[in-house]
Amino acid sequence: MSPQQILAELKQTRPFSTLEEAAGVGLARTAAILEHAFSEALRPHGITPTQYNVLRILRGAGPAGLCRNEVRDRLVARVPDATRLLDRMEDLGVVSRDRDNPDRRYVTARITPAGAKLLAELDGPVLAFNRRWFGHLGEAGLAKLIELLDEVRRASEG
Amino acid sequence: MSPQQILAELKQTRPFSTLEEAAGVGLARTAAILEHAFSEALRPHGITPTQYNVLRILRGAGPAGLCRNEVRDRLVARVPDATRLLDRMEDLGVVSRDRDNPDRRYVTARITPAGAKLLAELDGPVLAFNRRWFGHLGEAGLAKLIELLDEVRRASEG
DNA sequence: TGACGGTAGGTGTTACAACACTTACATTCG
DNA sequence: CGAATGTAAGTGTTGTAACACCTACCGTCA
Repeated sequence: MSPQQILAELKQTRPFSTLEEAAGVGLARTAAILEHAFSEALRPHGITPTQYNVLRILRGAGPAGLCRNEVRDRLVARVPDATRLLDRMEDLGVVSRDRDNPDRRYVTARITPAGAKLLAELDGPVLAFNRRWFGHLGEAGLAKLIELLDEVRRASEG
Repeated sequence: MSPQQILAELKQTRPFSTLEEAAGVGLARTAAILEHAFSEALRPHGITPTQYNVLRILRGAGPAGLCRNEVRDRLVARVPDATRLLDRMEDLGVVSRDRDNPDRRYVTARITPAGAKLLAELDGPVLAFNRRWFGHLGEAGLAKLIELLDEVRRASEG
């Protein structure tokens, strides 16, 4: 088989050996590995990464709380069913919900003391987790990574 | 409230405003957005990103095919139930399975002509997808992004 | 004031992910 | 040879993600 034929065959079976694809696959792989690792780290505490995300959002919102859609829109990963996500967290006792807004369509979600306690316990491990995975990139590497990821996300605007 | 108190409160409600955390959140956000967009792009064709990934793996493997665990291990995102993933793809007609290995524990999965046809139809759109999201980073930016992501994944070895 | 478009939230259903467990076959070694 | 160990695949079950649909409430304007 001639080199041209080999190249042609390679091209046929793997047509997209482009830098763009390598970046896409690398990004997906890295995110999947990290999410799995984070999920494992949270497992002993009985919550998922998404639930952790909700707790962080509600802690940031403070006593005023947030309505369902505000929580949903601030999540890192879009979920189409925030109602039952909050249902489960209410069952766990880490979130409370009240229809106490003048606009009676709104249901305000707040973090409970138990939720705040859980989150406080997780602060150390999460810090360690981030240090473990990202610490060795150094300040310059981290800044560059953050910048490049921002650029990728901005592609949707162009 | 004194500046010290404000700082203390900030520290209490948002203790981890570190570069590492920003990178982690940015990575998760970016990956979630891309996966959602890719999922939407594939939807008209009736397959999911994971199924697309399987088809690419099996096309790469050629006529020899691959056994279930080899497919599973090559997936971008780890799945704990490759059996039923392949079941569904067999139902779709894009994958075939045969216990034709001398070692009768192995079940060889192969891409079908219909699967190869579907994949060939997707090659253009996927190329366009990657160009759209990553093209504007330029060669240097892409190379840097790939390198930084590789470094993040290598953290698990340290 | 009461119909109407828009918005916030919830529900019903389906399919898939995740986890533990089981079966089938192969290999090793006493 | 045959028991033990290891590996490949599949199954049973539970919970959750995803999607479409429905209900309640608000603001507006004829």
